Amino acid sequence: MYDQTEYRAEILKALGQPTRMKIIDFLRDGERCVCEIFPAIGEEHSNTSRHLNLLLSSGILARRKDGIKIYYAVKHPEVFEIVDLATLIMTHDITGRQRLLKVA
Amino acid sequence: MYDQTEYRAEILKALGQPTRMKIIDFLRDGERCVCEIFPAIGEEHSNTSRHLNLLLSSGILARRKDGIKIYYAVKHPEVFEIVDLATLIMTHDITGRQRLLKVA
DNA sequence: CATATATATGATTGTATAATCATATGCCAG
DNA sequence: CTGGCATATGATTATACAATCATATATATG
Repeated sequence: MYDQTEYRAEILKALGQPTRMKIIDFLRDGERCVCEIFPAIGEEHSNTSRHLNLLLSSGILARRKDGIKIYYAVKHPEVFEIVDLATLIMTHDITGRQRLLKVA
Repeated sequence: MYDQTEYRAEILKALGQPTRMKIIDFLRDGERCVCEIFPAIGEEHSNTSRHLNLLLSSGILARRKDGIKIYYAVKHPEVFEIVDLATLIMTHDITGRQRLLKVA
């Protein structure tokens, strides 16, 4: 049994991990199959599969099967807004915290 | 050394924990001292202090000292937008996932 | 200076998480 | 039916995290 606070935290926690952040970034242009995702983000298929499953079960991704392939897509456009706001905070905060950033 | 992905993930991860979510909620109306925060969210002062420190060092909170008291405040208004978007996702997702929610 | 209040930190413990390797399942083609 | 590709999952390991209790520091006040 869940309360609101835990549920909201779960969503943000799901997004707050580098591998999953890369997945979300890669899914900006729409659904992709696992075989496209894991090479794109540079992770093992096994690890990628687990992170995809976590994002699925926290309600962030949708899953579609097509023959042998499984396609994942971001279910709520708000997810991209959240990620963009995090980017915004990062840029605002850089001067304040003097953090070194690799401009990837 | 940090890249953009890790930094953005760190911000969302910091927000994605129930105790810290409660802290952010409580700080909506502006800065509060630790002695107001921990009874309001129902956590030990010690635990609260640690979470405040984490939020501070991930760049989300600002800290101000006034005599014996330490006041914390949310530094970026985007933080509230993120939390609100998470709430929105939650409400959109309720019917889809049939999750039971205590309406706190 | 002694005491009380506010906050932070050390040490510990249990639990969760991420990554990896190996193996299993499902589905299509020949 | 066999082989190969796509995906998922079991087992393991190392690391990170949250919570708690006890203790330390700092500041204000009598």
